[in-house]
Formats: sequence, C-alpha cells, structure tokens
Amino acid sequence: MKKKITLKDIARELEVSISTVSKALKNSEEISRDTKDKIQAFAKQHNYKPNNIAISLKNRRTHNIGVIIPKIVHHFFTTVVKGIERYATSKGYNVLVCISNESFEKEVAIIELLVNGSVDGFILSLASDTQKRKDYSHLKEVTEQGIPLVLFDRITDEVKCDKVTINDKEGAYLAVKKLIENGRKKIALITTEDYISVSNSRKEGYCQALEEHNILVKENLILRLPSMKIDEDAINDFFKREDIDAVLCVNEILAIYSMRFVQKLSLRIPEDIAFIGFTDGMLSKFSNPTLTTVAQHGGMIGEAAARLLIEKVESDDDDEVAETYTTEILKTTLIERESTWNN
Amino acid sequence: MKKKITLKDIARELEVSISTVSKALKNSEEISRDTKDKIQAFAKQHNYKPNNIAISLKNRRTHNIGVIIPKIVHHFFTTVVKGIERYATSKGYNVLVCISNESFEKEVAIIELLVNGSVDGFILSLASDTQKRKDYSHLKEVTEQGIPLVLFDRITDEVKCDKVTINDKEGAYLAVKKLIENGRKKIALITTEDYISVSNSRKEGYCQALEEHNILVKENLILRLPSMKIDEDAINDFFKREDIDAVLCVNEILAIYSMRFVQKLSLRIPEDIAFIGFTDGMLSKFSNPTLTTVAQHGGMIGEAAARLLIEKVESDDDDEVAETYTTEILKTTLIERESTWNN
DNA sequence: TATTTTTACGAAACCGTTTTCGTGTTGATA
DNA sequence: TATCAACACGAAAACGGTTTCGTAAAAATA
Repeated sequence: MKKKITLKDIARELEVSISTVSKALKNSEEISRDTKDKIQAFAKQHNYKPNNIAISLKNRRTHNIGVIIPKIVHHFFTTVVKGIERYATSKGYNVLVCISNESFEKEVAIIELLVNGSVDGFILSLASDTQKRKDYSHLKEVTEQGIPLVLFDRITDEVKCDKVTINDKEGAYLAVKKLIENGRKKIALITTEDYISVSNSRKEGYCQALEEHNILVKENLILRLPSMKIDEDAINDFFKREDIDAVLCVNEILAIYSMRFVQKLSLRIPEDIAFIGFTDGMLSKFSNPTLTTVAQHGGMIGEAAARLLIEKVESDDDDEVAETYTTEILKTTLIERESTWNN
Repeated sequence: MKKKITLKDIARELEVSISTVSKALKNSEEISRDTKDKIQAFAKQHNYKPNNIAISLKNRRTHNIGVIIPKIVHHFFTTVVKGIERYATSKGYNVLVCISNESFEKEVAIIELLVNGSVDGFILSLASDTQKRKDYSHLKEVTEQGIPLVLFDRITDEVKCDKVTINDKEGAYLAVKKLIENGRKKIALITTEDYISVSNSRKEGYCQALEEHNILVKENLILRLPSMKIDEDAINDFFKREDIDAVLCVNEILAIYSMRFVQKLSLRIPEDIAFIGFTDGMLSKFSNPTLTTVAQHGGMIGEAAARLLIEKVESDDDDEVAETYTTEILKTTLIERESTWNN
C-alpha cells in the first residue's frame, strides 16, 4: 500500500525546506531552474498531489457546493442536479447532494452539518414540510453568516438570496390557453395541496387563462390532492362526478394516473378529454397516449443556480456582486404530444 | 454578517488558552467545573461550531463518501443514491455525487480530483466506456492507496474490492422461466451491446432458462442495441421480421419502446405477446399495459454498498475487516403486472 | 576593495483543531 | 515541615499546505 507523499516527505528526501518544495511545485521565480527541475521530477515520479483538505483549511474555501433537494427519485430534481453538476464540474467544484425527504428537521440538520466549513454555499429547493411551516430561520442564518445560498423551484420571498425558478404561472397559463384554443371548455385542474409554492403559481396561471377567455373558474373542477401519496378514490370520484373535456395536472404522475382512470371509464384521449402535465419526464414521453407537458428544463435551472452560486462564492465579500440578489425566471416550453392532438 | 467564531476567539475573550477551550468543550475531566461552565456557556451563546475542515485535517478523515455513477437521470441509479444517502447520513457521512456520464476520462478525472483528501472512500458503478476499454488502472490505484472502494451493479473481477450487485443472471432466468411456464415458446431478448457486464449476465440467465426447458436459443431472436440511443428502426424491423410471443428486455425503456411498436402492429399485450423488463421504475408502473419487471431494489443495493464502505473506512487499517473483500449478491423480485397476465 | 543589489533559499506564521506533555498550585501524607 | 499526588491549566507539536519576510552568498556596482 503506497502511502500518500507530502511536501515534508519531498523536502526530507531532497534535503531542502518545505517552503522551497512548495514554491518549486508552483513554478515560483524565486527558485532556481535546477532546484525546480529536481523537485518537480521527484514529485512527478512519486505522484505527488497536494492534500485538498489542507488547501481548503488554508484558503477557507472547499470547492464543494451543497445541494439540498426534497427527493432524488424524481425526474425533475435529477435533471436539476445534472445541470448543477455539469456547471460545477466545469468550474472545479464538487457537488454534495443531500436529500431533505420533504422534512423540515432533515433540512435543518443537513444545513447544520454542512455549514461549518464543509461547503462554500448551498443550492436548495424547499421541503414541502418547510413550506408548510413557513419557518425559514435556518436559511436566514446561512445568509447572515455570509454563506451564499441559491433557492430554486420551490422558493420563498422570506429569504434574501439568489433564486432560480421557472415561470410556473405562465407555463400553466399557456397550457390552458392552448386547451381553450383547441376548443376545450370544461377544463379541470388537478393539483397538490396549497402550501407547495409552485402549485399555487400554476393554479394562478390556470385561472388567468380561463378568465381571459371568459370561462368561469369553478372550484369543483379543481381537485386538490396530498402530494405525498396519490388518493386513487378521490381521482376516481372526481372524474365520475364532473363533466370534463380537458385536464391540467401539476405533475406528471397525477396526469398519468388520471389518464388511466379516464381510459377505464372508456373515454378516449384526446378525442373526449385532453391532458396536459408538468415536468417533461420519462412518463410523458412513454405513456400511452404520450402526454403533452409543460417542460421545466431542469438542466438549465441547475446550471443557472450553480452559476449564480459560484459567482457569489468567488466574489470578494464586499464586492458589488456580493450584495445584490437576482431572481432568474426561466421560460417553460409546451411540448405537444398525443394527449392534446386535435383530430 | 456574523463571522464564525473559533476556539481562538473564545480563548481570547475568556482569557484562557486554546487548549483549555478545546478541552472544556469536550467536557474533559482536566478542566474545572467553573471554567467548563463559563466556556460552554460562552460557546453556546455565540453559537460556536467546530470547523469541519480543521477536524478533517487533524483526523485525516472527512466523513465524505464519493459516489460516482454513470448517469443520474435514471431511476435505478437514483434509488441507489437514495439508499446510499440514507445509510450514510445515519452514520454521519455526507455523500458527494459525481456523474461519469458513461465516460472513462470523466471517471478518471473525478477520482483524481477527489482522491486526495476530499473523500474517505468511493462507491462506484462503472461507466460503459470504462467497461468497453477494460482499463481499471485508476481503480486499482485507489485501492492500492488503501482507500476503500465499493463497486455496485456494473462491476468487474479485475479490481479487488467489496462489491454489491443483484443476481442478474437469476433475475433473467426466473423471468424467462415464468414466461415459459405461461406457455410462451418464442421468447426474444432485447439487450444492449455486450460490454455492459449486467447485460451479459442477463443474457446468460435467458439462455439458461431456455436450455433447461429444451428450447433452442436462436441468435436471431436476440436483438442487441447500443445503450446510448434507441435505434427505432432496428426494433421495428425486429418485430416485423421475427415471430415472437414473449420478450425479455434488459431495461425498462427498451421494454416500453418495444411495447409501443408491437401495439402499432396491432398485436395485443399480453394475449399475443408478453413483456418483461428490468428496473422497476415509474415507466413500468404507469405504462399501458403495466409492465412486469425484474425489480433490482436499488435502495438496498445502495445501503449495502454504503454499509460495506463505511465498515472499511472505520476499520483500523490492519484490522481483519480491512483485508477481506466480500461481494454481496442481492436477490431480484419478479413483479408481475399486466404485460404478462395469463388470461 | 568596499558597498549594494540580486539570487535562492529557509524560518516561521498561519488556517482551526486535537492532544501530549509539562508545570505551577494546592491539599494530603509522612 | 518536607514530600508527593492531584488538580487545573498552558505550551507546543501535529495535520499539510501557502506565504511573508529575513538572510547568506554571489554578482554587480562604485
């Protein structure tokens, strides 16, 4: 087992001082060509690599960024992580992925754990639990300590920091508008409970589109379900009870589930009823019929978040960039598939 | 902006030495009750938290584990990551997730980057590129340096380390056996190119089941596709050309794709043709018809991998545990759904 | 030759902890 | 009263680097 070699080892072997070795390896002008050659050759031969921890301690910078997401077995979040990872890697940063599991306590614990030196900054999407409690003190502490924080997707106005989100309202608006233009009149919304910020925005877009086209928003055409577990009976009842010719679902799973139900009721998609979902994941692409969705471009969200974070991390603390917070709002794209094809 | 407080700060304020502060905060018996109370109170009040980096440097242990996966927008790998994260967190470890993107160079680069102090060990699933090149020198170097390494799913015999995998061969065997028992005779296999280790094992299971039931393995019933991108024409041709009443696909996507094709050929699933896939992801649960799959239990794989890694990390270097390598082979489960229901 | 300037390197501080080893006081023992 | 533990604390080394500053020797100048 080869032990790692340190500056001290090289210094001892070559009978020079540690500082000389350090400088030689950085190609400092202070050191003579001869000495540098000797040291560099020795280092190469013994495969010397500086210890990252020591460097981090010295620079007070780890080149790690902490990413905290509510869940990972989820297409949207994985695309975001992928985007973050891509940008971070290109800038020489590592990504520490932590999962809050939608739990406030876990979110707090993760931050507690990482905040003391483990990472240079955080990228976070709020746990549903946190959004429900509206307690953001842990995040405020992070920013107060001068540690950069970027929120994405599930964000809050309570915390002053950079944010990246899609235009959820517009996404829903354009989706419903498309349905109306296709001649749909009785458009339902299947959404999650209110405290999830994005669901609310999407509902606003839904309402706005209806209102602009002089269609009354009927509360009984809006089905609210708990986000954690799908209530099949509720969906079943909903479709049996209401007269609906199009549905906007705030996520893919709700849409797929709903499509299966209406298919069992012998309704044809899209002839009798059209569907649009959010999150352009695998399910939408491969469902039968394929599902029209509002694509959120998670990869771009991730890249933007990473870019904003690293900018802050690398800015001098009293730089102007350190003191201004931006919110980037990315556009969605409506991807039309079979579930909305008009005859 | 509150600056972080260090031992030195406390020592200065309270006019004691740094060592006294350190000991007091660890409740050392060496320090008098009075002094400890004073120091602990002060620390609490100023929210002192030790600097992780400094501790890492001192202990030569980071409590970080590096996870390198070929891709992240993929159900199986995310379930594994989830399992790793769950176990690691419970043991006080952080998870650094890196994505090799199926690239050998990226895999090597990630290891290079993390190997010098950033992590205590690695959990890795081989990039397809690496499996193609059969070059494992970067992994051998890791183990030679005494850094624990656990391979999962896409593993190799070339590297001496702990491994976790499912019984791919058995999974495929049982799946095909089930098809035969259901009366299927013309069973096809849709797989990826040979260099992916798991695909090979699955093919072996497929062949074994056929042979045991005296069914000839016909090469023209085996379709090999590049794993990166799905060749629709090849699938199309395959189904038009061959007479098939059941298909085993080595992953979910191939299965879903294939089902769509045969449905377009007006074949009924499962009446005319049955399907079984691997990876029990969202697609299988929500496809139409729902897909029978060989579940790989990624979460358990992840937990096992993390457990093995952390055992090694925490063992003394010349412990007996440090020198024995185990390969854990987890059982698969056949989850039967509509795509194989027998009238 | 005496003085100044380079050149080439080493000593030491520092990042924030932990930990070993003293050491000055105090109280107990002989 | 002299001796010895026990007690409570501090100095310093160590983890592995970077960086500032000081300085001896060589080279350049006067």
